[in-house]
Amino acid sequence: MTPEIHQLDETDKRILLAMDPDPRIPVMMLAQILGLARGTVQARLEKLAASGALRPNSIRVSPAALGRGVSAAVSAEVDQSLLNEAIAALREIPEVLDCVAPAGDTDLLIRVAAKDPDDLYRVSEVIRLCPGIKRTSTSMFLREVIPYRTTGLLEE
Amino acid sequence: MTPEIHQLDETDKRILLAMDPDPRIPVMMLAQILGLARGTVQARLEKLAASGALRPNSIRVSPAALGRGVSAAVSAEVDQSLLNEAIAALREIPEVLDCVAPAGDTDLLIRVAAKDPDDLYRVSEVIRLCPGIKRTSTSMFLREVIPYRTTGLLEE
DNA sequence: ACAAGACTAGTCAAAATGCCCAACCGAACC
DNA sequence: GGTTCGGTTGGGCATTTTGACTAGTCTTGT
Repeated sequence: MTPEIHQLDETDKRILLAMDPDPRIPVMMLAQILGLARGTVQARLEKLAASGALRPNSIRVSPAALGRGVSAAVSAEVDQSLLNEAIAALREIPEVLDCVAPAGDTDLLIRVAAKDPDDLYRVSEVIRLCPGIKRTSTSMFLREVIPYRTTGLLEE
Repeated sequence: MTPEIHQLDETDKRILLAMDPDPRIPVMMLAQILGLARGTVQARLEKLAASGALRPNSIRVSPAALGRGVSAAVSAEVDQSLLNEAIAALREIPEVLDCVAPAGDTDLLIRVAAKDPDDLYRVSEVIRLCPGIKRTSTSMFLREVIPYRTTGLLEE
């Protein structure tokens, strides 16, 4: 069931926490901060990169820096027979940040980023026009209360 | 109103896209891939790091690699007079990945990661016990249809 | 007790970095 | 027209870092 994901151990987490402010920190500095041998850190980094435990770097880019200061959740009801087509179409929309399938009433929960409320309306229209999408309900985010993070889990 | 966020130009985006697979790629390699002078890329990288346009590196860590293969959305109704206390309490829960305040019926939309459905139940209990939280509704994600990304916006 | 794997501490040549420079370009301004 | 300004270029330079090794130590499971 679990797709064989390389679990990170204590050392991996310490390395990642030390790289949190800047992933481009030299390995030597990491090693001396963490009190490890350079070779050790180097080997860990290579394994980490190969393990698939890290998502692409581009997810670090704040949508706001890309001029998309308005984000929202779009919940969509989907014609089940067209689910794959709907997903494929959503994937082509750059403003779609991510999409999950929750248990419950809504079929797809889509997170989007737009330039402004007007642009958000446009994006929600584009989504509504995707094949298989029967109904959508958009709710804008008034505030990002806690920005996405994993530090808590890394520190545990 | 907009908190003075440094907007990325075309060159910034190209640099970020080239760093997508590995943020530790040497500056020299970046420069020759992009056909820019090394000094230019170096200057851009420094500005990018200082601009706040990039989120911490730790958000790249997949919760699954931390043993949290189950994620969910918890929508919470909050006693408005205790909103700040509720948020402060949520911030202390490591399993809380992020939290937004949507316009509409639910006051807070909380994304959480847990080890398994049982653990998810525990986490939702912890949330329910936060000060000011009146009612919660948890819906587990059956599938991550489109993983979080910003590549589309970077390429535009 | 043994083998396997991870860690250490050290070496080395090759490469990259940080930090200079003078020169160049285009846009904005007087 | 002329000028200043920010960003870029291509170059040099000393220093640091990297990648790829080594051999010895430590821990863990069998």
